[in-house]
Amino acid sequence: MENKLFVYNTLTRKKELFVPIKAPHVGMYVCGPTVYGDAHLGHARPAITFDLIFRYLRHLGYKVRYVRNITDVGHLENDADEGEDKIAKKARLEQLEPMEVVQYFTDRYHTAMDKLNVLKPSIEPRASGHIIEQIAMVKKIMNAGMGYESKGSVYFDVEKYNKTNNYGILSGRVVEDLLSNTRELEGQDEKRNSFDFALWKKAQPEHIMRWPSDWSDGFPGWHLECSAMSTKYLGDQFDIHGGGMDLLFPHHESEIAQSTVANHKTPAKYWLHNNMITINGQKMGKSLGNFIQLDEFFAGDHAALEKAYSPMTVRFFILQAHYRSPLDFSNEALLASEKGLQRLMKSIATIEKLVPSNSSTADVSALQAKCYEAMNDDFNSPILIAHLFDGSRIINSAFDKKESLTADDIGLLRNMMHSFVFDILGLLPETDPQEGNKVISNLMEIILDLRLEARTNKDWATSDRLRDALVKAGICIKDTKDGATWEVE
RNA sequence: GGUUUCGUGGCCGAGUGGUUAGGCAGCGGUCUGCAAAACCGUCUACAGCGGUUCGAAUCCGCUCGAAACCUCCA
Repeated sequence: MENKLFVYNTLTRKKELFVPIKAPHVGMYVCGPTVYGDAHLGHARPAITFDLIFRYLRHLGYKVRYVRNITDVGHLENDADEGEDKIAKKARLEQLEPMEVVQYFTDRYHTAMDKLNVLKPSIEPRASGHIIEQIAMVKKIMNAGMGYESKGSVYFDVEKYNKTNNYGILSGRVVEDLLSNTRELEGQDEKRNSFDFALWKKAQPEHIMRWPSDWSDGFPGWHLECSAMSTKYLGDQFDIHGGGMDLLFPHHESEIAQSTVANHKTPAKYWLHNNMITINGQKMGKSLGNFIQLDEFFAGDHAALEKAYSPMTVRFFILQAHYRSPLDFSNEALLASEKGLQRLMKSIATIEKLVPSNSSTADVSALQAKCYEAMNDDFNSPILIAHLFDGSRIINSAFDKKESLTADDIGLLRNMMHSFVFDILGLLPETDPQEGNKVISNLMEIILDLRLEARTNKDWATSDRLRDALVKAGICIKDTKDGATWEVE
């Protein structure tokens, strides 16, 4: 199909026509989670955002290699680069091996992502499995004269780099300002400048996660893994680098600096950043302690939640906002998403019941064009969803005989709704497993037959008694024109 | 303080110069023995002040307010 996809590039702060470096191949790298805790709502945003992008690029016919890493080493407790490794700290507290903690939370992350119908990336590399590549990269940077060793640790010389390059090209930071604005922190004496970042850190004796190197037994700096792994799997230059806006500086800025020095090329053509999810107007984050875990949403098990919200409700909630806008959590907003999603899904089921007419009163192909237009405009899922609701209205009206559709248009509409809702937005119909239970549906048929008999005899007392009893049993009866239906509450 | 960005109706959330966003809630209606559900229709807006323009929610300036980043966080 004709390429009209525009993406907002943080590097240029503009929407740009998406032209892959080597079509039809697309390389995409996204910063994944640090696995030292359960995934919360905030983690769902980049996962779903880049899942949407992954799905849409594939839909357009691109062959996408999507790399999303697991960070299992290198994140330090504070910027002084003196803190203990997050994974190691958790391990000591829990009396577990670090790799045991990593495995546990990685598995749980995967389970949560599966529930959200987030497709698995093509490659999911772990930082701990790429120590050799990271050491090699440090050496390249040292050979280029942009790194220096200090007490067994290696730091990136930001000031020197900035003389021939622009440290701030992505974030808009100015090195001179950084100098005057960086706070005094402990352990800065090893560095030439406070804004220099660690490429390699010497491990303290009690530090469990450590690897040998020319400089010391230690571990790689936390920006390095993404540079090393993106280079390894996508090459010196690739198409898309994604992540949360909070990683823009210093993480992504430093990645650009490292890769530029090591590979003599700027790593990614397009930098895409998703915005934050807020709660009461504040970023939902681990450090603030105001996060709600995904499992808590699914179980309704959190003080801030009035009820449980299904994975698809959470997914739809996120997709109803544009990925670059902040999204505020509230029960009201979740409830609205839940109802809206039901409406959308029910209309898709209704397509199968439509009776074709000789002519159409709705322009389905124009609607489909609008859907593509929305997605081509920087993956504007809320606009897409608005158009899909337009499709729902057409379907429902046609079912009510207020609109008419030809057999061709019904097919087109079915195809359009399925491909955008299921394939691109990645939403799934959520049927209650009980409803698919053969024994229960047989039982319900018997009960509804009895009730119909009572209703035919105008025996409202019996009819209502059955209905009330079923409600108490957790089953809701709906009387429609075409007879009664039921669903589990 | 610096960098980046934002302020839209009861709630969430699109939209960047003139033309309906959409969802939820509310209201009206259809259906129904009743109820619920479902469906259809529909009202309320663009932080404040000034400027540019024939015309601004949309561009510019100022004021007020908010957020992210500058320390680990998606």
